[in-house]
Amino acid sequence: MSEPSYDRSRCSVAGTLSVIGEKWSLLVLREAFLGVRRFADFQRILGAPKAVLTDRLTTLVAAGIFARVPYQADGERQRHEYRLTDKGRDLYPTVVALMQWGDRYLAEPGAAPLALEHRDCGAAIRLELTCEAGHPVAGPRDVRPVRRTATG
Amino acid sequence: MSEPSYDRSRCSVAGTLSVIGEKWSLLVLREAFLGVRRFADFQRILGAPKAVLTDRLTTLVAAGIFARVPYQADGERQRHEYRLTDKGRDLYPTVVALMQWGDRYLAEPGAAPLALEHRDCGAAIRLELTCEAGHPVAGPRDVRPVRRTATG
DNA sequence: CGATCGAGGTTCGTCAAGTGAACTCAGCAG
DNA sequence: CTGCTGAGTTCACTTGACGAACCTCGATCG
Repeated sequence: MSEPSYDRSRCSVAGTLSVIGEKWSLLVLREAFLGVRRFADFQRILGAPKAVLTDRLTTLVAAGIFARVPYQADGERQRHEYRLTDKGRDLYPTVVALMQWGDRYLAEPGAAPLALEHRDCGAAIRLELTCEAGHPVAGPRDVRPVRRTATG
Repeated sequence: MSEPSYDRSRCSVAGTLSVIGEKWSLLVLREAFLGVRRFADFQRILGAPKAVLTDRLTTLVAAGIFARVPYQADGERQRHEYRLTDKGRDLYPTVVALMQWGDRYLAEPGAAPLALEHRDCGAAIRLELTCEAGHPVAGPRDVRPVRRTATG
């Protein structure tokens, strides 16, 4: 439960980073998108220290990205699992963006262990930048940032 | 010049985070996408400690995301500026993803100070998840991750 | 009933990283 | 040469990450 000082310059990037910008947060999300829900599984797969994991999960629950849902497995005691909320699920493009860049630029032998396929048609998933008129947007050069003065 | 231990589980998300996952890195990139190139400007706008900024820029240059280009302004001494490479420019979707999420979920009064418009047509920029067959992909539910065993 | 086990944490000492202030260094103006 | 400024380094301090050990609660065993 920490509040890092990303918040200088009130921008949405900084805001988002103050929620998920800490170490492990995005890796926790990555695993969550792969279906992981239980503390022990996050811990085992990521190898993150329990204390950090506890803190990250608590933060993410507080931020409404995960919901802490009780569940009960066959004759076991009640536990709780961490399930993505819609808000959390909307971070999927962020994780995909990171993955895509890594696949392109960090693909060393033995890397690129994960491909994403469209469940319906099997084609590869891609993240694309477009404008609402449907034109393709190649990169920052095609974009004009418009600073809106907060008149509120 | 640090090598944080993101690298557990050789995945592209972890790899990318080991390059740009540290504090300030993505904010530096955000400013770079807005046209900032000089050390002093990054420092003034972000308010990051100089030491950290030096380290982040050095790391990003070493990673091939920025190029350190000498330049000379009118009667001033030669300095160098940090220019995005293609590799760096390809991180644009990542920053847009963070921004888009923040705009949607953290839009408190006084926030959302930055809109992105397509330079040609003025329409808003959006990041979309699709498959290569052109179908829209709503979220992780529509995606099947395929773990490819690294066969050497 | 009491002892044991294991998931899900918490606590703690240590060590790395982030932070801001002060200092350094390299040209250029005068 | 002296002062000024952008760029960066050094330093003392604080915060956060780390890993190991410990705690807690419910199910099971004896």
